[in-house]
Amino acid sequence: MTGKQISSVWTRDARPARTPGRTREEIARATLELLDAEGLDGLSIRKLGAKLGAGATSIYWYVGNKDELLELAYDEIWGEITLPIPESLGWRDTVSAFAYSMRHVMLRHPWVGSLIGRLPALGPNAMAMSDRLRRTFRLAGFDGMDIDYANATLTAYVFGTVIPEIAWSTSMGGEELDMDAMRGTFEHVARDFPDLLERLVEINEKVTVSETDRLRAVSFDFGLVAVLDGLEARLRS
Amino acid sequence: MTGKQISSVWTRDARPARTPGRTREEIARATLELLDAEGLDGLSIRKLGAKLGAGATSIYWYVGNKDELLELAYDEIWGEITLPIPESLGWRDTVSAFAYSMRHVMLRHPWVGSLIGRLPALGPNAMAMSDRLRRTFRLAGFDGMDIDYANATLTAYVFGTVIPEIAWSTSMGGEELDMDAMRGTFEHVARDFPDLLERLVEINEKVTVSETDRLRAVSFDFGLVAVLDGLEARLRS
DNA sequence: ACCTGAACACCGTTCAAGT
DNA sequence: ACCTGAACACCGTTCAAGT
Repeated sequence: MTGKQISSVWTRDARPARTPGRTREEIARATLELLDAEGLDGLSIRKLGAKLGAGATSIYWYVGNKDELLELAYDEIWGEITLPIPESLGWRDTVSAFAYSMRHVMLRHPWVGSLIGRLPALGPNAMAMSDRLRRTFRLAGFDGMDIDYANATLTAYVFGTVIPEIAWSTSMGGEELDMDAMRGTFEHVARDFPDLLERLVEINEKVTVSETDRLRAVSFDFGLVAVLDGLEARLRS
Repeated sequence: MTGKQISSVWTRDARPARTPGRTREEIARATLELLDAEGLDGLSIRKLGAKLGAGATSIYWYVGNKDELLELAYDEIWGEITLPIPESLGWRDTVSAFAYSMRHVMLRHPWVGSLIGRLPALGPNAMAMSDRLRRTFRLAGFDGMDIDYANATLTAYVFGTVIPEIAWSTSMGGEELDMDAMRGTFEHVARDFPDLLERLVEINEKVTVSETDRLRAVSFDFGLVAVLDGLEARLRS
């Protein structure tokens, strides 16, 4: 009587690649392209089959279900993040670069925002990144479980900042926002909180789209510095 | 020629409640119950209709589409978070209590993990919480935009920690995990990273489920203290 | 004002059957 | 070993029609 297993694509090796068949990489890339083009709702097994020039259900030969397919695409994301060599840059600059790169990659593939809360990150690219980040924090002077805590703190900050950013911009659905309508929305939803309303309107008013981006970048940096300062304080105690 | 609008339930008032009709609150509560009982995939407009003793599509009278329905349930979550009075507790203890409460509420309603990256938080409960948090940070001594940056940093940390926690535990799908299978999974996915593997196995080995919970709580606290220390450093500079 | 049922255009997944 | 098509049990959403 064995208990439950973790359900993940990565618990099994890919089926051995033979000439006529597809590979996991092909499928992962095609899935990623479909997601980038049409979003999470736009991805269906049938469309993916068509894109690969195959019958609708042939994907099930390679993958147990749709979530496993998404795991494949999710791990591609981790592969796009860059991390400098910690030995030459020092830990603060290294993890800062990681944080910026991760934010950038997430914004380029906004559908990840909906996956992070649903799928475990057990793919090879995620594992490799984990390992390198741990090495960086060890080099910084963290020890034992603190390595993992520091790692978790940094990643949490990035995820937690970017995920709502994504929700916000997809709910806008594009660039050409009607500023007046937006102001109206704020005045409606924050009508009982004059203080908050003032700030919302203020932010809304002075900004073109590119200024919003800059403001978000400033906010991201503010928090990142705070997180790194906090970690550094731990290091000294 | 007006531009795009934000699409959210909260941009419109609820239709005026008359005797035979339902209210947004009823619908929000029923949706929340269905989500708690069957998860995000278990919620369908038809099931919700049945639960309310109504025709399948009557919900569309109150709500534009399924995402708007989810916004209703999402805002209920914000209403469950408790925040002490900042004036009597001091800012650090106040925002700590907020962070713990938010984590707790999210773990009780794991489906929020998939919504935060998809829906804006514009509901009355979210707004009220925003306002109170801003007040707390102002009391702490933050000023101007720094109030919002500090607020964003804290919330980001909580979201970013809990969201992957949720993904992790739902991919386990329950309590009775086969430890050996889990070890096997780790040995498989982290086979190229001996260091990381060692840590994964170590964590897996020494822990019952309740110990995992304790470990997560320790990790959460480590990061939270770091974030608060980092914010406090900003305050002094 | 509020609700219904039928209908449309989709889904994910299973499975027997093909090569 | 790999792929197919048909079939099943669902979806979200629209809309004319009812009261």
